[in-house]
Amino acid sequence: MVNGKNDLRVTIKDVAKKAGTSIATVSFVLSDKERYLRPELKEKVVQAAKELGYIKNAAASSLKGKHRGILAILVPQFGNTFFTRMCVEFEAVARQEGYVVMICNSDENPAQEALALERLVSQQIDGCILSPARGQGDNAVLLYQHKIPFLIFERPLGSFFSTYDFVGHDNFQAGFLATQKLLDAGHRRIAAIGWDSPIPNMHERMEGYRAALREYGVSPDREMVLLDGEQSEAAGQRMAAKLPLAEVTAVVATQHEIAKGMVQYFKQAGVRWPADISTVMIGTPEWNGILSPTLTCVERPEEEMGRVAATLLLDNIRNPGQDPVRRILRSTILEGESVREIRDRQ
Amino acid sequence: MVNGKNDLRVTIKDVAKKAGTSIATVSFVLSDKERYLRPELKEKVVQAAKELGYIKNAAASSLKGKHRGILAILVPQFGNTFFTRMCVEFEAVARQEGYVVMICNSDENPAQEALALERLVSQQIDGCILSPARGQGDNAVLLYQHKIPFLIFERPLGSFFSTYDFVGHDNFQAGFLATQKLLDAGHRRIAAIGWDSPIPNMHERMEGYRAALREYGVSPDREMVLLDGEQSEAAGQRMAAKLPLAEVTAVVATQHEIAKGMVQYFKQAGVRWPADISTVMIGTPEWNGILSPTLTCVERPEEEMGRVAATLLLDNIRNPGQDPVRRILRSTILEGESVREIRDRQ
DNA sequence: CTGAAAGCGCTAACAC
DNA sequence: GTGTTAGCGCTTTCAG
Repeated sequence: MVNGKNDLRVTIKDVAKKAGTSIATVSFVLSDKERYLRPELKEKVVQAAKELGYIKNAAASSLKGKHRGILAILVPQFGNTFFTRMCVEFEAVARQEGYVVMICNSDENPAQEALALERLVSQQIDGCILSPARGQGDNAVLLYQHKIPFLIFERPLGSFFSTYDFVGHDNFQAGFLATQKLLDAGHRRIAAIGWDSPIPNMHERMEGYRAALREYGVSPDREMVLLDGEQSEAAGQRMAAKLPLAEVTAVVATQHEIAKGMVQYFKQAGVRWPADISTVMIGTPEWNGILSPTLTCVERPEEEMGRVAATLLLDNIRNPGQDPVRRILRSTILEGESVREIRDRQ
Repeated sequence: MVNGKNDLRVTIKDVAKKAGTSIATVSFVLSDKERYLRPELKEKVVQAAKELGYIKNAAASSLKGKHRGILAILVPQFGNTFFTRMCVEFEAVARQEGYVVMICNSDENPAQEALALERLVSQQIDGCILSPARGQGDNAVLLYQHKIPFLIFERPLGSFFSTYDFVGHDNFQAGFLATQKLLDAGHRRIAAIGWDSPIPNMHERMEGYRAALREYGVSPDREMVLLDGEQSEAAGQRMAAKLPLAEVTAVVATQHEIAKGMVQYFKQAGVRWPADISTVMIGTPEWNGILSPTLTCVERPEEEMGRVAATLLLDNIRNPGQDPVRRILRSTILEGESVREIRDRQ
């Protein structure tokens, strides 16, 4: 069933014995430290290690100040494709750099977040990417206190920290861009639907929406913002159902799950897009490729965000004490078929 | 910026000093071991630990034979929603049980898989779920040798092992069910498209397809299997383009990415379903909810698979040396709108 | 050039 | 009841 070479825990001692040398030598050989040894001895050690199937105990070696080889990422919604993609990207970079990653889900729950962070600290991780759950406290303090390099992703921290490493995208610009796309097509009566969330991101998108309207000279009383306490398909359906189709020619969906619910409502209610209503959504979900007509999207540079975050964190681990970096990436329009050009019928 | 209580590494020694006791006492208190101590002393220790923000070093305690508190999962395609969901589910169970999880992606590459496994062993994980990459060798041997409890998920191991813990679903039945659905609707000329993969799962689905046809008395020369070397949307498009629509009234798409490609081709080529062709796919991707008409699916009990796998692994960690368990879950039909009832027009 | 030995933070005998 | 101490597997200083 298995070549029963050696199924007991093999340690550096065993390797030393087999190679007829000391554990110090083995340690030096196996960690490529500068030390002059007879190549022949070195060879012997390598051979012994291989034959015994020796694998270094990273936990033990971390006790003596070596790094652990573990990076962590803690997200608020592991199931949300945006964060899932981030995790995939992060894992890929970490793997390439020789790290293994721990992934935790706070489920938008600050208590879960605190618990996860405590466990991560306990595991002596080398660094952590954190996308905070909604809530007041700054659980990130734990990381700070324990001197664990960290980087905040996508959502800002509370007021405990004045500055910190951050990677995210420009929510205001995303909202602006989406709205501008519709304005450029001649729309003037544009609604926006979104999550009435405890984190600022969604409000910033709405601010972008408002700013675009203003810039195009649309009077503020033409603004129409619908919010829901939830971020879900159901919420999208609810808000879509409330859209006054007689008064509005377009709608900005500020998040992909909400957009999905909206589309579902449209289908079921027989609302056609862009014939009956034009729309732009923020986000680039998988399902858009199969929709017809497809939705025009505001596309965040997701892969880049992931890679930049990972790279920055790694840089911070290798060269501690640098000035905090703040990287806000910009989005672009991904053309779809959901925006109808209309004559000006203010 | 942060209450600068204590930003240096605090150990059990510091707690002992602050509480005016010995490290042994601290250790006992903090790990709820049975030892009679004056409640007052106990209280003091707890208090000191809290004030210092002490968090136990799990790496150090694992050196003395305690468990690490780490579970791992190694999947072949982290980006594939099927595996992503599995990871989400697994993390949730693990978290609830007090573990933190490491997630690794082998990217269908046996060498990456071996590397990841080595790193996981090095990290002294308590248990591992493995969904093997395609390939010959049984990298799982590493886990076996190091006596790390493991469970194989979704794909079988090679021949090194005769038996092991396994959780998966019945691929044959999935293929059978999909085909049967179409046969029951009166179809007799049914094609099947899929991944010509190095792992048996896909072939088993095709066997299910064949068996269903046979059971309904369809002659074997009416079988029509299209395979592609890849599992992707592009592959789905390629195969869909090759379907002889004049000869065939239905098609089984044996995997969700392939099904997506197929649908994309249909849209672009103006093939309507179920009017021009009926179809059933294996899998329940997100995008189906937004498609119209929706596809009828073979639904695997994904959440259950995840939970069962996690639970079994945990059980194995807590009670080692049990007989291997093999759990093959069954799928069901999730009704959609892509199967047209036809009169018999063999 | 190589080995002995101290010690990382923690647990669990084993004393007292 | 509580403290002392011997390691767990590893790194690294210090002798030789």
